[in-house]
Amino acid sequence: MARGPIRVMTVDDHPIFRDGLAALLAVHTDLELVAEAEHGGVAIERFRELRPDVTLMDLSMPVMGGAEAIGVLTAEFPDARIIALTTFQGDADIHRALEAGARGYLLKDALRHEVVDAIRTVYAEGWVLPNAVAQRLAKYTPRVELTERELEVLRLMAKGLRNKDIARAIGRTEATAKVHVLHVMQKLGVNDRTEAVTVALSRGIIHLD
Amino acid sequence: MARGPIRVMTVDDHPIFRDGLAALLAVHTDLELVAEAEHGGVAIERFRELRPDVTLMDLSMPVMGGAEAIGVLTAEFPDARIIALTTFQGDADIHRALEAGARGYLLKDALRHEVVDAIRTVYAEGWVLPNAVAQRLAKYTPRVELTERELEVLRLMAKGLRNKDIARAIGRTEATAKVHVLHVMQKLGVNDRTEAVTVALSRGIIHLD
DNA sequence: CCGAAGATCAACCGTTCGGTGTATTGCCGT
DNA sequence: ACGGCAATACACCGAACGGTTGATCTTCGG
Repeated sequence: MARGPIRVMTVDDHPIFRDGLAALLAVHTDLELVAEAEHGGVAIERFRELRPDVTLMDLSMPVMGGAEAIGVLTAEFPDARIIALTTFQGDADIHRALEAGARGYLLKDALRHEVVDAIRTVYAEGWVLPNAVAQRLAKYTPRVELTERELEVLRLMAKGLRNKDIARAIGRTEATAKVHVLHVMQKLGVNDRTEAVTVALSRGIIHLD
Repeated sequence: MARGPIRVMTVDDHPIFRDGLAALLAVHTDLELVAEAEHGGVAIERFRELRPDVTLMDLSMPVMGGAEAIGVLTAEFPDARIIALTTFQGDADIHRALEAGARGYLLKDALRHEVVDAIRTVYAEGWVLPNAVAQRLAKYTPRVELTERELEVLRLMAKGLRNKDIARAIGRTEATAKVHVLHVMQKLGVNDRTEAVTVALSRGIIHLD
């Protein structure tokens, strides 16, 4: 096959981490860094201009999150090959990114060859998933599906609001708030609001600020 | 002054981030990367061997955390110039690192010149603190001091244990557990256990897992 | 059109929580 | 020797919580 190098874009809000990726790509002749972006918004612009073969997309970014950007890009370019990249706080991030259309998932503490292999594989075969992630994915497969309302209530729970205050915050009666709180706890499989919040945090369902 | 370049060591569990720092140091003739370490334990060994002028130390690492390593190093080498480096989840990390003897603090999303400037400044003047960090530091200066017992109870609270279960876990009566819980909430300035946990998490006083 | 699912509200129950007292023991620093 | 602080413990109270049952209303997809 007489084609050029794989054209790669990196998206991460940490300049130094982008430099690390750039250095990694530089030592491989079959990989070429064609664009960098510091958040999702810029990434979408760059993608439209340059159509990179593979995109490494951080999930935890300000301005526009990675999962959201992946959703926008795959909607506009269904064959976009995007690898989600994160520090691995949670699992909801994995699900969100993959559901949004990511073709693979890498942890930020991945070894250099793991990143290179992932880029090559996702370019050649269209997808890639490392063991650790696949295990997590299987482990938490009973994906928790919270409704928008329940998510809203969960975030208020995390701020320490009592049922009465949650009710006031969402403009409903305390009875309604209690039902939502109860549903959240049942769906997360816990017995009290505090554990509901910590479980939601550890699975990336909600975030602190 | 006719002396050689500033000898720098980087400590971070993310290989790619270390590469980014390496690339950054490479383009500055007055800076030289003399060692890398993937966690605190290795960092201590390398420091003893090579005595770097400045050390960039990540705080969130497995095996041996950054704050602990800083404590060990500054105890053994009181003039060690160590800059703490973190993604900035919390504020307790800042305090811990500085109390352990760190001479400065950098966020991981820092710009390249900020890192370079920090290295030069801490080498020349012995310390450095960026604005954002100084502000946080001032903001949360009323440092919360929890006792060991209270920390233990706080971690159990985060796991969603009820007072009764906390009492059983620490082998004391429920009355005692209640007192500890109450003290934790009072010291954190909150009105319920859930908020106590989220505040503690956001300030880095406790961590998930 | 009809069923499923989400959202809303109410009443009720036993348990837990937040908060305030008071009190004893032991340790540490002055 | 004394004061201060942490840890322990008990009693008491009103408020909040976890859980259940039952009900109405809307929305959305087949």
